[in-house]
Amino acid sequence: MRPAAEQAAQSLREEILSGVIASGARLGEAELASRLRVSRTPIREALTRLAAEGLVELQPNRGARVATWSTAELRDIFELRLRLEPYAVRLAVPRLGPEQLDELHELAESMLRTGRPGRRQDLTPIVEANRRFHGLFIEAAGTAPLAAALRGVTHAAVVHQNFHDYTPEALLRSLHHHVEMVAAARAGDGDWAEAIMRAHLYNARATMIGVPRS
Amino acid sequence: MRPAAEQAAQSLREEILSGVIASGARLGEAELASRLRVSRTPIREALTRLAAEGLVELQPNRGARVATWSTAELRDIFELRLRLEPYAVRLAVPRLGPEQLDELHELAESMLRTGRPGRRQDLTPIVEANRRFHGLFIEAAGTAPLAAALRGVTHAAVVHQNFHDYTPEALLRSLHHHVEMVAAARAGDGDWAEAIMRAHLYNARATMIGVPRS
DNA sequence: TTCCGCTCGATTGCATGCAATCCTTGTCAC
DNA sequence: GTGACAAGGATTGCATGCAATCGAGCGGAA
Repeated sequence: MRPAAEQAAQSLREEILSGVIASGARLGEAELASRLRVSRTPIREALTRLAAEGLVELQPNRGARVATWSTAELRDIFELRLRLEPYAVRLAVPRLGPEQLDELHELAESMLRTGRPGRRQDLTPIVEANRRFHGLFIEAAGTAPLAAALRGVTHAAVVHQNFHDYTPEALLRSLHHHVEMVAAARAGDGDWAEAIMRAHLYNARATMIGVPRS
Repeated sequence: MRPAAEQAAQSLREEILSGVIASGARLGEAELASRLRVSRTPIREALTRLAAEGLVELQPNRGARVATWSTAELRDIFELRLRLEPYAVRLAVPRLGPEQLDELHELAESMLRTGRPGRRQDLTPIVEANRRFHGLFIEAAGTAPLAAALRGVTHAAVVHQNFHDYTPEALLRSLHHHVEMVAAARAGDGDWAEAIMRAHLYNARATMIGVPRS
């Protein structure tokens, strides 16, 4: 839809999610237009789309910035994610085909290899694989409304911090959760997969914002 | 944000949700522009915003239409709503102030008065009050991500059918649920409110799409 | 009669011009 | 020295022009 705008939105999304454009950075229309080789019109449309996804914030007459999230907002986001993503995994498990299971297995193993202590230099491959891993489950769940609801919410976690604040132990736990989730999926055990996803999210939340004591 | 575009989006939203523009109707840019007295640019922006909310569907080079939902999609939407809206109500109950409780009470009573059998001519006031009733709870829940996730999903139910397919019994049940929800909120009993909201949604789902037998 | 292809009107998509708004910075008064 | 204020530059918001695409309607061939 609206090819140039869609492509611009996709480019920006990638750059934001991969950290090329920092959180909170200003997004000037003219600069983006010249950089992406289109006019300001599709840029503006891309920005409104990304704003609707929650990836950028739009202020009237003051331009767009990459979204930022307070600790309170992150807490709300995790609360929502905890309600939706384990459910999505449970729906996904019986619908996963052999090739998807293989891809999930490969992703989990590669994250584990890359994330081993001692080689902690560049985490972007893990971030990317993790995004794909979670995205595969959400996509396989097969319900568009659920996917739409999860989109904004998973973006936040990706942008906010890309595993950089994980302690080595928390990171390892997280990577082993992926492996276990693949085992559960292979076994066709939706309850197991749902449970491990829930633990996975609690682990992530604890390392990102600590344990809410409310 | 982007005043003209925002205003255009709001106008269109109202017209779609109130049924002035029918589900599936075509939304030509030129026609909307002349009708709302702005140029096509803010119209286009409003359409992309509404598309992101799920209220309209955009096809490349083929314009926009008011969204429609298949039975399967409605089923998915209710599944999601069942996971989010009872939770929202539980969050909202301890945060409701006296004036909000009064407004909820007034809304519930007015719906009950209007919906009494024998005067079933025009249901739009009920639709409007119902929208406000649910919106108040969602707003009072106080978490933006949850509100955003629920927005698209509640829109669907409003647009799809505005109580017109309710049997008299189902409609009465629904209206009494509202009254009971106010009672639960007044009592400060989040569990009660959550439970009645869940029943409320099951009742709505049954009248809209029947009971899924999967 | 039916199906394929073509032309033309209508509509969308993108670029650009202009007006309005905001932010910066320099100046002046206190 | 500090604050308020005003002018200028820069940026966004909206309108409009033009090219590209779509689809309806017509004509011709099998």
